[in-house]
Amino acid sequence: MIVRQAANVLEIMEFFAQSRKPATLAEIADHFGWPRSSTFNLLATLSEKGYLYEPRPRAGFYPTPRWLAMARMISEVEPLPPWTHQLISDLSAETGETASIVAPAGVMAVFIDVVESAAAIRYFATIGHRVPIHATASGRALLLQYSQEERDSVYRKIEFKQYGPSTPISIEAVETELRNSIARGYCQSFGDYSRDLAGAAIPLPIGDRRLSVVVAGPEFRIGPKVGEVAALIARTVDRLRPKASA
Amino acid sequence: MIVRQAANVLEIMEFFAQSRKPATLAEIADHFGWPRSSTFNLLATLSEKGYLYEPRPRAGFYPTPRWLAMARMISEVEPLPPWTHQLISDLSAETGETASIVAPAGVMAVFIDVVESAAAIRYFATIGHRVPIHATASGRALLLQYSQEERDSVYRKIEFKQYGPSTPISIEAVETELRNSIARGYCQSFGDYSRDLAGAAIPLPIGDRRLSVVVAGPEFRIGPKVGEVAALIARTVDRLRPKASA
DNA sequence: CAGATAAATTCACATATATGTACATCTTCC
DNA sequence: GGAAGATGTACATATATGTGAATTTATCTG
Repeated sequence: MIVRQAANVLEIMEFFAQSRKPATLAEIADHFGWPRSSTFNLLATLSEKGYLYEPRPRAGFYPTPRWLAMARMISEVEPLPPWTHQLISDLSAETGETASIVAPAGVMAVFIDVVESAAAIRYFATIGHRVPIHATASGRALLLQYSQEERDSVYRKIEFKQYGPSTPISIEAVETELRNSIARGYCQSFGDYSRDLAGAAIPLPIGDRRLSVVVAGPEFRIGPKVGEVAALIARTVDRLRPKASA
Repeated sequence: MIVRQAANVLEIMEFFAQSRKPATLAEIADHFGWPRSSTFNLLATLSEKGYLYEPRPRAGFYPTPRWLAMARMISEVEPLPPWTHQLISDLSAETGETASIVAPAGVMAVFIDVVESAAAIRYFATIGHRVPIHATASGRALLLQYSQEERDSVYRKIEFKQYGPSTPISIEAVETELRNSIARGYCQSFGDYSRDLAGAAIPLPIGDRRLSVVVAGPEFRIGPKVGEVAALIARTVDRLRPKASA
């Protein structure tokens, strides 16, 4: 069950992150199609907790820097080592595609760092974006780091859906693809989850964290050169990863 | 009316900001005394939206960097000019007390930047902290920047409460104190709102934003030297504020 | 400076929602 | 290796909560 008002808080914050200017109660209510009275309650709650204020009289609400302060506290624990951002930054520059660092979240994989392609037609992904762990290159690069038992436990929770023609729709199909990936030396996906999207990924264990790097873009651009891209990812990791670490 | 689940989202985030490590459903439920099933729904919602993930198997949930990315977007609009942080940083260093930048939020004043005193006994305030606009030095330094009509409009919404012996409990009392502040050249408060707390503040208009700076600490330390402190604030503002700006 | 219009706020009630209970799954310790 | 305990998940139901309508407050317009 989705908790509506919890989701609404996130929606409001995303709204401000996009619009980047103060908004009045009426504007927010209209934007979301929420009743004014409900919007009033929500804004009052956020204000009362010190997360929203009125920068200038009658110009509406805007988030206080408290969000930033809180997010900093949270993220300064185990931040990703700086070379991982360099990694996806270099990969994106060299391939012209979107490159990301991905982490597990149950049956999903979450993007925890992203450098977007500059191309007009590109894979649009943001930090926090989630994809099924079994039906994506990045996700399978995570699964490769699991033990058989851990994978089985994940499989039991997966609802196998036919997202596209090549989506693996059984445990056996996923396991087979994993074996192929090992043989091949990297994970790949051609529209397994998102139409027209192709990607190459490899596991990226950091300390005891299981992450992966992925480069993804439109099938017609990536398709012919998945192998090259995968090799580039591997080389770039080799170059940037400090020799001491695992 | 307070929106419970909206507040809960904030509570969870604050919880993580404090504990700074992943937490399981059970831990979170126990910490807040929430039923497991409700906690489950909340965590599921936050996860689904890409704000929570499971860094490692069975080790529980932790916020994704999405919070940080969003907070950055939001806060990079009209950030406070760097000299304002320098300002409170210098003030805190020189006085040994807590110094803050404060903005209006209806009948309240919000702390939007804070440098805490290093002293063991100190004014403990964080970004996002809110205080009544009429019963604090910092708040009154904001009111001084309002027109008479704007002040009247604020007064109508204030619930006058006797927070301490010196709290102004009528419009007239507030207006008198404002007149005294003008004559004196700065705003002050001696336990008007928080027991044993004293502070000195002056208005700090930046562009069309109405802000104020305040230095606050225990009455016994600040009391004897409010004048000095206020003068120091004024001098420091003069020194740091770029000459061009208002 | 009215009178009109739009925005913000309040409140009582129907309903969407949080939770108690039951079940499944995983972990631990003997 | 197996049983007890802890943790995570599903669902029906009573109740806390969101909302439509009414009221108050602010803002525009001629």
